[in-house]
Amino acid sequence: MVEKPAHYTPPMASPEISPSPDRPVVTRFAPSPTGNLHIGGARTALYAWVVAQQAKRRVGPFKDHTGGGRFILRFEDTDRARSSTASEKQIAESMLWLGLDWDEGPAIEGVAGHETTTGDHGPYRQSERLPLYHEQLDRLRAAGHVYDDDGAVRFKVTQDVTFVDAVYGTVTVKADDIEDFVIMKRKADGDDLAYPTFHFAVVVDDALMEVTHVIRGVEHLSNTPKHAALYDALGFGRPLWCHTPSIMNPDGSKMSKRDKAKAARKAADQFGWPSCSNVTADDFQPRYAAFKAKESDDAEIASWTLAALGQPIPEIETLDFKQSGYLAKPLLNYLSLLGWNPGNDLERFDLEILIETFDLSRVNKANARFDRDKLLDFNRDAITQLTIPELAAAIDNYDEHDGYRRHLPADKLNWLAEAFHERARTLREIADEAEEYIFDAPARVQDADYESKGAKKWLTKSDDQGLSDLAKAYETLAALDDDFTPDAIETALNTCVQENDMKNLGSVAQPLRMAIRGTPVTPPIHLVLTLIGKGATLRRIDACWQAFKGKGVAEASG
RNA sequence: GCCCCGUUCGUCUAGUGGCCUAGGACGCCGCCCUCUCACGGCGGUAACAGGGGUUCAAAUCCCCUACGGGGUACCA
Repeated sequence: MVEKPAHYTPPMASPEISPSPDRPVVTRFAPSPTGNLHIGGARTALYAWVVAQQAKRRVGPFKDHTGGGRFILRFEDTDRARSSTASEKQIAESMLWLGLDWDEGPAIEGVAGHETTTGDHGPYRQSERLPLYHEQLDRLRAAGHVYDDDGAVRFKVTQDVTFVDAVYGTVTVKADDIEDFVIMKRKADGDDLAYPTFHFAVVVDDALMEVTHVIRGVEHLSNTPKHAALYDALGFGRPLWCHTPSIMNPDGSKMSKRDKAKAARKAADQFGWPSCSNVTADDFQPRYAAFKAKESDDAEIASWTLAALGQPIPEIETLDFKQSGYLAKPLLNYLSLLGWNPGNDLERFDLEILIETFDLSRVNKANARFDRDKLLDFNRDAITQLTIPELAAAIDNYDEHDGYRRHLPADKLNWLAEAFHERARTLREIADEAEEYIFDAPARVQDADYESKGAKKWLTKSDDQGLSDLAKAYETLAALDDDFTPDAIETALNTCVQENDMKNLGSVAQPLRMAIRGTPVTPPIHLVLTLIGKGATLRRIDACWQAFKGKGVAEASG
């Protein structure tokens, strides 16, 4: 180990977050662009983003901090074979959807607001920083810290390493347990400069970008001694490391993109591989073939396959959650709680409160399993918190469901929102139900089928009691002229119940539900009828009678 | 194999030696509300991985075992 140069800054090595108050707190998110944004990566990005916000606003653990804060997005694309710009774009879009914007980052084509480089610590892509790594390599070489090995360059580990992690505390690893690791890969044909390995690039970048808090997944904890040794050898002040636990599947296995491939193959075993003859994307066919041959676990192909088979796509990547109809706010809320908590019973909160209460030193050590039921409840609650116009806008912007949007009449959006406001757990549930029985009136009449248990209870029991009540409802609704609003329908139906001495509103509502949907479960009946419209409502009631009585209601009563 | 890290209700977790006959949330069950479902209200079910220590006192500290995660790549 060399003498530390004069410009060495003492490490901010303390379990407490106490960087010098007048220096900017710099955090970063540094994904490798080899896929979309994994949900675990999203949580790591969230924590890093939050810390920078705290420093900027001087709140939470940073209330006395005057140096400001920065959040950097950097792409670690030293694995050239697997990195892609498409992936960079998707990661950036995922982060922006979540609301995690960055202060410094690379130019990303097609991403609004980030089409040019921002910040003066760039470039922000490792593939564009090659000269920088070589500069630092020269310094290490001059100080005798490295040696050549078969075209690659290895770093010589000479002493035990102790470092401090904000979550895991002090960790010591013996020199014997750290091999002399490669920091510069062998130069590939056609390259002017050799590429650094992750270990070297991450240290040089974080140091040069003046990153103070390295927040990343635990999988890097075992690599950290190498990084600490590199910081020391380069004479850079060590950052505060903060390793966050992994997010696991409910069964305890690691949540990974491969889960989508697994689900797709399982579905294909059951239903057969879907035909892709009408998919026009240039590279689709070969990718699909490779996937079928198990030569790749292409997440996009897996999603396509599942969608084509009408099977649910396991949400693994951030955009999967968007597609499944989750809102960014509850997703972030739930994510923040996977491995951290404010120390009290508070669970439902927004980003503002997160920024005020978050504390890296309260991050947990154990891995957490992802509980979809709980997320669903967070999402349901968040939908409830929206105003009707806000929900209507969210429904209108939810573009993951083509069929439903085709039939969605703009003037009925608010009623649709009201109907599902307190019952939908996701935007997709709204879309699915709307498509199933609300906005496809003609099809519903033709393929009318009725759940047998419900039909017995609400239509045919007691000598067709339900069907005759349904006929009364038909007359009532038919008399409504064009004033087919929820209020008018509710009033008319209540009057109908009273005048005919029925038990309660359920006497007509349940048979109506059977006629409309084929099951006795829908949102409040008056809203559903308004959404469907008078004509379609009457046609479906008639079709219901036709199905059970062999004749229409009008015919019977007329 | 070796090294590092972890282990509280089914799940996420509170708990930093006495406040713990272990608290909250999701799920589940029951009741109430109710035009169905859902919401809401009330109640219930359920956990300190196991074994040794230390201490007047341990979920909390130490050791061992088991189990889980990660690293051990010219992947990140």
